[in-house]
Amino acid sequence: MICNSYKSFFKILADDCKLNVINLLSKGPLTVSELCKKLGCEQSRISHCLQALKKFGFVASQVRGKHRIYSLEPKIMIPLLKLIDEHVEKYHRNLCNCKGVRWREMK
Amino acid sequence: MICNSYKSFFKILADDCKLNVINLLSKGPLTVSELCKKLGCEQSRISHCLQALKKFGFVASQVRGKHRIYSLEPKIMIPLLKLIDEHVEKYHRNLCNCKGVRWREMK
DNA sequence: ACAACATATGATTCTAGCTTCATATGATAT
DNA sequence: ATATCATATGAAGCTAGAATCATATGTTGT
Repeated sequence: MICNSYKSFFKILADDCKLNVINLLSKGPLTVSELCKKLGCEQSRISHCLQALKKFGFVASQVRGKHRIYSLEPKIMIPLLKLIDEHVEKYHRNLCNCKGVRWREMK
Repeated sequence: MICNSYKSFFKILADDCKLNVINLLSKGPLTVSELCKKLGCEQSRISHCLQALKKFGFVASQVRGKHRIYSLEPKIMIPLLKLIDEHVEKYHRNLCNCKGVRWREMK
C-alpha cells in the first residue's frame, strides 16, 4: 500500500457515470458519441469520465477517423469485475442501498 | 453489474481513514482503541469507518471482554489488495496524485 | 480554406459523505 | 448498583470532486 494511490484507485471508480461507461465497454469498444447516446447524457460528461478512466489505466483509446474508440483494459478490469461480482452477490442487500434506483438509471 | 452495488463497493473504500484501517488490519487483528492510537485519530472516526467496512463485508469483528477485535475478511481483501498492488505499480505516477502526502499521514 | 462533425478541456456550481462533537450503549470490576 | 473503560451512534457543518456550461481542439470532406 503506497501513498494514496489506493484512494485514487477507488475514488475514480466510485461514480455512477464511470461505472455505466465501464458496464457498456465490458460488452465491447464504443465511441464517445455512442456512449452518450446509450447512456442518454451529455458529451462533456462522458469525455470527463473517459479522461479519468484513461489516465488511471482502466480504459484505452484508439483514433478511427474523427471518432475515438474506447475499450476496457482487460488485464485489470476483467479480474476486478469478477472479484466484485462475487462479493456483491454476498453483500448485495447492504451494498445496494439504492432507493428504487436501478443500474443504468443515472440521475 | 447490478444496481449501484458497484458504486457503494468503491465509495466505501475511497477514503483515507478506511484505507489506513485496512492497511493496519492487513498485518493482523486490532481493537478500536489500538487502531486509534496507531493512526493518531479520534475513536468515533475509527468506529464510523469500521461500521461501514463491516456492513459491506470488508472486515469482521469479535468481542473480547470490553474490547472488540476487528480483522480483515481475507476472502475479498487478499485478492483485492493484490490486484490493486499490481495495477498501482504500473500507474503509480498517475494514481499517486499526492502533493507530498505519504501513506498513513491523514489530514 | 472553410464548414461540419467529434471530442477534449476549463471554470463554476452543487452535493454526497467524511469529520467532528455530543451522547448513548455495553462490559467489567468492586 | 455504580463507576469506569471501550465502543457505537446521531446530527450538523465542511470539503472534494461530479455535473454543467462554454469553449477549444482535432479531423474529414468539399
